[in-house]
Amino acid sequence: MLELAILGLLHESPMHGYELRKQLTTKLGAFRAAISYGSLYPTLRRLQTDGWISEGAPPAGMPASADEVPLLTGKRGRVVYTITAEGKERFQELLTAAGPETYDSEAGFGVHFAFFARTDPATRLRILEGRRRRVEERREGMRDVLSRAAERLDAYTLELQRHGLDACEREVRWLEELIANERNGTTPQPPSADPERSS
Amino acid sequence: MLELAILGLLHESPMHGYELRKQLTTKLGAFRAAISYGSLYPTLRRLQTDGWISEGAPPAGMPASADEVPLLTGKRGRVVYTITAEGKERFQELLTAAGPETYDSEAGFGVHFAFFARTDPATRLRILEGRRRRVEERREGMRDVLSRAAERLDAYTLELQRHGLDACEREVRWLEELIANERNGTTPQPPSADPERSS
DNA sequence: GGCCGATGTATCGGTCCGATACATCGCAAC
DNA sequence: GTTGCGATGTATCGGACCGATACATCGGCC
Repeated sequence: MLELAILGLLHESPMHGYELRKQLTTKLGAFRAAISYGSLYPTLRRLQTDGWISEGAPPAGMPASADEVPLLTGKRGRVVYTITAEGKERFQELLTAAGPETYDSEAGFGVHFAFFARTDPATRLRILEGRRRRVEERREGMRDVLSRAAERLDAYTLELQRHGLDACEREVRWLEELIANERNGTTPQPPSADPERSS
Repeated sequence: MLELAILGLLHESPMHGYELRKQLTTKLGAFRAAISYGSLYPTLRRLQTDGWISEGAPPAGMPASADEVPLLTGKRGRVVYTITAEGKERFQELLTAAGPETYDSEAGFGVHFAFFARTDPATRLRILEGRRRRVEERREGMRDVLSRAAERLDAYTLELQRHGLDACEREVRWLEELIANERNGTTPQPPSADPERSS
């Protein structure tokens, strides 16, 4: 999950950890709160040993000190991570292999959705429908509670269920709209200059 | 978090693990998905060693009614957990000591809210206002993204931000209503049992 | 008799979080 | 000038929680 998010961001441009976290927070802020360094740095290391990312600047002419640890000033400096060719493949693989874990968690869905512009239409539809199914299940659960056991709950619990039910209904409607758009081919149009077409 | 939830449920009545999970899932289903046994059972064991809960039927000299889960016939049977007196104190303590972690996570807030009927009014207000502040912060973050960086984002990311913003605005309005009710003393009336004196 | 789904307890590996520590840099107050 | 302070930046540790899995019992239902 974090792996997908990191690869996706580094796919756009190389970055160091701090910046990565900021982008992660704003880009995924709608569905998850913030990424902790306690997950970020270990994951970065793992991605590095797996060969998906590498330390240092991209092929754009590296400076002289490209030796052991080419930290920009010789002191403990910022470490820039760049995605590798294998990493890009891995990213596409993760994007397409969207299993149930994609629908189950808010965060999982949010991350995948955030990269929908780089996901193929069939996978987009699959994810949206899977997500809708999950949310509908949650919605039904809450409806049952409200209709069958309402008298056994205190007012606050009831209110919590009502609020949750409302949120679920809204999300289902939102998903329904997105699904309709996908089927129409009315994919939300990127602003203007996005040469990314189906290759 | 799980600790509070478990103590709260066992405060209502003794239960075994499976039932506990079901109740947890429906009662807190609005804000978190489902509790895993991989967290539930270890936590139960911890609560037991801490002395907050105990294994077996409640201490009230209940005669061994035939109904009383005597399935422990040498085989592996169901284990009923009962909250202890210390556990009840601990529960109240956790209820009142609602720090920032209470507002930060959906789950944390959901659990505290679910037990609002047993929380004193001052703490209720504090939690609701803390939560509102958090959600407002998230909302402002998303507004900034939408107003300042909209042109640099693809249509899907934009849509995600819009949806998130909408959800935040709704939650803030919901919280505002609840806060107003609290201040009015218009606390949602519990069914019939023992309502607080309406001042 | 055999199968199956609901009930029930339990563990393991792994992901992610929250707190914490520490170092650098620019900038403003004094 | 130097002192302090907030933003930037890297890093680790313990712990909470999850998902998968295993295994056992029970009540039907064919």
